[in-house]
Amino acid sequence: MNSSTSTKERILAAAEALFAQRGFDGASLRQLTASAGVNLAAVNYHFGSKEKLVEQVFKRRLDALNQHRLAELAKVAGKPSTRLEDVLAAYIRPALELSHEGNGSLFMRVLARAFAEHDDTLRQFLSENYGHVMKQFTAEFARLLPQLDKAELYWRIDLVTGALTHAMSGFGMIQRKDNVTEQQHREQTAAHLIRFAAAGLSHP
Amino acid sequence: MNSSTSTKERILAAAEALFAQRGFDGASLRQLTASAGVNLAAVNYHFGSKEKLVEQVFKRRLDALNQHRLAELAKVAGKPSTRLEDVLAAYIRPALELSHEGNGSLFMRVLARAFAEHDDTLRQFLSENYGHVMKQFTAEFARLLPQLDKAELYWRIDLVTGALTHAMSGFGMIQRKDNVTEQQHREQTAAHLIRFAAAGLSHP
DNA sequence: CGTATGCTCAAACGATCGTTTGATTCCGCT
DNA sequence: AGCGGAATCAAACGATCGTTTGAGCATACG
Repeated sequence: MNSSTSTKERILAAAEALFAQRGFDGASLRQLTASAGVNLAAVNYHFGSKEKLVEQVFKRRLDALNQHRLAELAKVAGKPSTRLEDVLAAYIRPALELSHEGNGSLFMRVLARAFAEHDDTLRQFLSENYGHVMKQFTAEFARLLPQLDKAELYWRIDLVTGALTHAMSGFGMIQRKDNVTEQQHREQTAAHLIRFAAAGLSHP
Repeated sequence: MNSSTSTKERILAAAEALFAQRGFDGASLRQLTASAGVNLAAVNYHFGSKEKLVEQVFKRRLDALNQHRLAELAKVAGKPSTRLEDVLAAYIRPALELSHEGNGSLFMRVLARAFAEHDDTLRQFLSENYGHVMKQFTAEFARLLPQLDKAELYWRIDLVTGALTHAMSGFGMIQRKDNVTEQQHREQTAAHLIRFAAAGLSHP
């Protein structure tokens, strides 16, 4: 039918949407390939297995997120005029904006699922992809919060990540109102998160 | 074999453990009943279906958590001497302590999974069980934070819940060190969370 | 033109799932 | 002791899963 997009990309797009709705185990390859308009065997032909497909769905989005985060961090890292909120914005905004581009809003739910489902395999995969990013952000946070020792800083960054993950997954009480555009809602979320995190990070 | 505990309770205990490890879809009734030492048909006989079993696993723990939370809140609610940290402790400590009693530590992972997997069904279930609890806590937070309007307060409570959920699920960077007992680690987590949340809630 | 290569397709494979069945055992009660 | 409902059991049911197969189609190259 529509061959303007390749079979591989159609599978990836459909997989992202279906994984978000039904979960990794809940989404069958038959639903997935039907939704993508491709043959059932195409997944195993192009990706090798369902599990490899899951990894590719993650890698595609996480690479973009990491690059975006590091680019924003590079703009402010090390500068004397940089405020804590600037680093938090580099950490938070790309994550929230990922929910806005293309089918990205679904990916955030996929990511929330992933943390819970794939116990060690995917967690190690995420750690490998995020490790150096967290290291750079931690170093910059440490520069701006010299009064905190390492252990204390780790604790607080972890709690910020928790609040961010919660906000990204869209599971909280806060729901977007009908009279607010998705972009406005994302901006509100980012603003609240940054102020909340700044207060939690820098409190005495 | 061991009939000191009933078949129903053995199923519930095994289900909690297995759901935490493999997820709701990943854990099969055959694994579950084998682990519990009961017949395969016992689940459908005593609970009606696998889905009903899932609900019971949640209800058992959530009822206890809600009662515990409300009891702690009642000790401080409305009193002039009550500080923000006291209400936060009533909100946070029972949740973290749930990870300590019996097989409760596994339940936190079950809960984290549940948020991601059961899209609307379980979310509605949790909302029904948690609704009145959240209402009471929100009212007390509003009393101690009169400078915040309702919308702002909802945002901040939501972010606190995110940090709490993250900490409970044990998915963060922070891992318990070997020279720290589980109880000490829980106390550290609670202390960090309360201070972090208090700063995030009450910042100007 | 013939052939090689990359891709798609319908169909089937074996495995595993949740659930149901019908017989059998257990246990309290008259 | 004997009846009757509750509980347990082995076995099977139909459905669905991820994966594999082998034939068919397309396009590019000699």
